[in-house]
Amino acid sequence: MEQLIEFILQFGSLGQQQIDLIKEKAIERQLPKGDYFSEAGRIPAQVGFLVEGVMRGYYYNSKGEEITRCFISENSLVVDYMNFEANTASSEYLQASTACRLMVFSKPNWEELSRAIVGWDNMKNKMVQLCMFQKSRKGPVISQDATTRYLEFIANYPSLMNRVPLAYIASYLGVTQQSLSRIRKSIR
Amino acid sequence: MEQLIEFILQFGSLGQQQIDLIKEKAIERQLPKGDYFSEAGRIPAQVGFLVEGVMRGYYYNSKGEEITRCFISENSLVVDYMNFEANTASSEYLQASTACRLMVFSKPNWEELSRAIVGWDNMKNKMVQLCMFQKSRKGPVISQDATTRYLEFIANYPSLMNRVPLAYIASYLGVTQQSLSRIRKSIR
DNA sequence: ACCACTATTTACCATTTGGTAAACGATTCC
DNA sequence: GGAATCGTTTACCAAATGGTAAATAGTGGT
Repeated sequence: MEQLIEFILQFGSLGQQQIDLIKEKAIERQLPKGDYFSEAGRIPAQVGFLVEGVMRGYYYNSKGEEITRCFISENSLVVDYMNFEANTASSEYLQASTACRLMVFSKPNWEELSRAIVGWDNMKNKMVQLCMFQKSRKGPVISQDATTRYLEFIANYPSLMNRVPLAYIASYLGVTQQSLSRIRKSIR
Repeated sequence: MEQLIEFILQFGSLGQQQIDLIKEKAIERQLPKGDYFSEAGRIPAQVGFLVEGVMRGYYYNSKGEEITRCFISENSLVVDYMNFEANTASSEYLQASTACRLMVFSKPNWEELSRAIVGWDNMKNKMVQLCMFQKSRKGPVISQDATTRYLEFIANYPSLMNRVPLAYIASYLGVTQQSLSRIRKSIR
């Protein structure tokens, strides 16, 4: 919980009363490995903050292959925000890649914060925009070759390399797992 | 100007007084082909709205190659928003790919709107988030092959195919221009 | 320890893409 | 008109990546 507050305070300052309100509205949720935080075809109902563990977003392409769209590591928001806001069905799964611990806000609680805390909307938007921005900044660059993409992945997500299956990383980087295995070999 | 107002009203409703204020704060700016709206190494000073023309964002990678990061077509915001907000230097160039007509807000004017119009921040954030989201949703998908990426590019940006040089599209899609030329040949 | 299951590596060959170079085409400038 | 410049296409070969298949390594359950 303190981790969540510390995260939020990066985006603005709050009084003790406001902090207490946030603590009231957030609840802790454990997600065993493999479980879903939200699913394709459903309307996202919660905003999460990842305290511990690794999550990933993925979808199925037209060939039925599972494609990892993003990894989420500690101290980051977990939500398909556009669809959460618009009350529309998500097109991706958000799944716990390892056992996870999150702080979650239900939609009513999340909206209550906007009404109750002056300046919350501002902070909230900064958070969301930063998370969107980081996702694109840390993501693989299409103009680089596969080896460079893998090296940058390691640099951007040093903690993930040995925590998630190679196949997830491969589809994230846009290569087959055979190619990624070859690349791993070639750089050691 | 009316085009700008119409765009803004998608994100909330405004009274006539507020609309008039926005009209006061925005000025029209012509950008000849090849000119820059903002440059790498400089702090972005304006928010633009593209009325007519095509712009693109690009940067130089470590090999000195020019890489197109995004295309911007009519009725969209033109700004490196994260750096505009944070007053930090941009890492990319925003250049007019064809002759362009924009409505622009200086930073003081943009901030004035937040103070003067209740609900403006909300609308502003929706705009920015939508533009960020669109950019990623319309962008090339790394797990697809080059031909599919080109076909989806045409579907997402039908008006651009014959308005921008092949080399720009190639670096945007992460292929060499020779490859893209081959792909063009193979699909006709 | 053994089995079943999953993840990763390796091998082989086909296909795609890149690098270098040159030819061709279109446009601009004098 | 002609030179210069830029954009596009083509060709050739090398390198990277994919597809299929199988072998190996690791993991968890009994």
